[in-house]
Amino acid sequence: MQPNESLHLSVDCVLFGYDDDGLKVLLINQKEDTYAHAQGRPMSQLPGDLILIDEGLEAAAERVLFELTQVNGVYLKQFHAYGDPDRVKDHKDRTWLRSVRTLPDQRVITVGYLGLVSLHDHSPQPASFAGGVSWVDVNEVGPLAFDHNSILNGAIEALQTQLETHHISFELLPKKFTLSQLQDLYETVLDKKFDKRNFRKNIKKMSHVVPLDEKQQGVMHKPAQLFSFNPDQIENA
Amino acid sequence: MQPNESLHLSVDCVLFGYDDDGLKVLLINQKEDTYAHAQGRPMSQLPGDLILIDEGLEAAAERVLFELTQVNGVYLKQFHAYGDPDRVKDHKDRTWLRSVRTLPDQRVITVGYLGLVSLHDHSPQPASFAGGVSWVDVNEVGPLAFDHNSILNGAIEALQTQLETHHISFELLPKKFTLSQLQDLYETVLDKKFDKRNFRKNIKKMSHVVPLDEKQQGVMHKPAQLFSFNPDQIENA
DNA sequence: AAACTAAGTGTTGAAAATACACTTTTATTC
DNA sequence: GAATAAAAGTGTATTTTCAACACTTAGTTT
Repeated sequence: MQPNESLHLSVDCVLFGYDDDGLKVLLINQKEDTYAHAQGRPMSQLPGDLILIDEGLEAAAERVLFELTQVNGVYLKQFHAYGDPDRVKDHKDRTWLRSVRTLPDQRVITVGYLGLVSLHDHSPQPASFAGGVSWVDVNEVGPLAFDHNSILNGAIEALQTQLETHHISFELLPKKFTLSQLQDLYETVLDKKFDKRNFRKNIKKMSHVVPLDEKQQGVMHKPAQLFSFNPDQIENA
Repeated sequence: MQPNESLHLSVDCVLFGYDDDGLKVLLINQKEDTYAHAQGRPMSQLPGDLILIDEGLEAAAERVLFELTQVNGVYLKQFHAYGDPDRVKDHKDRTWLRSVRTLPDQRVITVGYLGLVSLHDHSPQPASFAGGVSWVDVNEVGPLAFDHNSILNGAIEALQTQLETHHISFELLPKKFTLSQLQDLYETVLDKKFDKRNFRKNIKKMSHVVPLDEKQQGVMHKPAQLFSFNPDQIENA
């Protein structure tokens, strides 16, 4: 039984952002000039990096997300660890790794963290050394570096089950929201339709969704009542 | 941004075994003579060890479980990664680590795997270098080494949710079983009681639980019909 | 043959989920 | 300022699921 002599551990963050236009995931673009090779353009990938030697996993996820995208103070939750020995060995990924890692050939196990924000509340900024950050609709994500497409799929599944079992929808919405926005969120994430009246009946049973004395403004139709979440009275599911 | 220079990764297996006597977890006892120090007796712990440098996580879990307990070919599923920087730094654990590791002071992140067996089908045997293996009722587990009590609790939670959402009960039962055994299993794992008639109504809706042309034998009461699982027709939940 | 033990079986009422269509309020246009 | 457009908001009837509940049956033991 020989020990793992040198093996690296990273965190990858799947940050979901939501607005009326749909569910987005935050990707970073590998910088062009780190990719001075023949075939193909730089790829997109999830924000992730190696953890520090004395850093907890969740702290690492927070730090890495902040360093790469300037996004801060968001809901983050571990969902799965990915450890295929060859997950960073694909030819397409090695050129990039050589440009950013001191030991580009080392095996890397990664722990996936799922993050949630309302798109209105955060404006990600790329780190100086990254090529750029962008919100991409989850249905329009192309091929990503490494095994990041699998990681993204794992995160989507985790998001769907958590939306149904825990009360996390408010992490994806602005502080004040309408019931139609809430319904659209559920329909988008779970990819199914709900009946408006039945949906509202269910919401009214949830004591942590509270109506405000305030209405939508500047819309060219009947303005909707605004609601907010009261996190103090989230009943356990 | 400094890389993690030397950091270790392990897997820990929480192997649940079930029989009419309840739900057990397989623990290994640290060998007495590796523990030649003053305060206290050797502790129990979950079977776990470092992964090899070119080994997948699930393969590592299978190998480690087999090496430490001779248990083989069982359902194993990842449930959580534990990465507190101090999780192997407690005084009570360091003496033992010094006796078995070449680098006892290294930080170790571990990935928890949950395993399920029917107690009748497997007879764990300790590895030569282990102190012994034993099935311990999940309600009678004392203090374990490292953070293994948290890991065990995480595994119990994962087992409970999976029992309700996926069809995994057959992993814990013998190939032929009675409906009372199945109900006892649900009651034990979920720690609540079910009504016999309602429970059986629900089971009869599950096409993958199939009655056999066979009855229980050697019991001093009305013999129960035996059932088995047909894994081919597990409808998706 | 009597006693013991767990297996096996149906019905009823309550609660939850589903299906379904029109009226209201505001902003815009003519 | 009347007509139009656009999404908000609201109730009921039906079906399905869940929950509560007690006696009879088959085999073993004494």
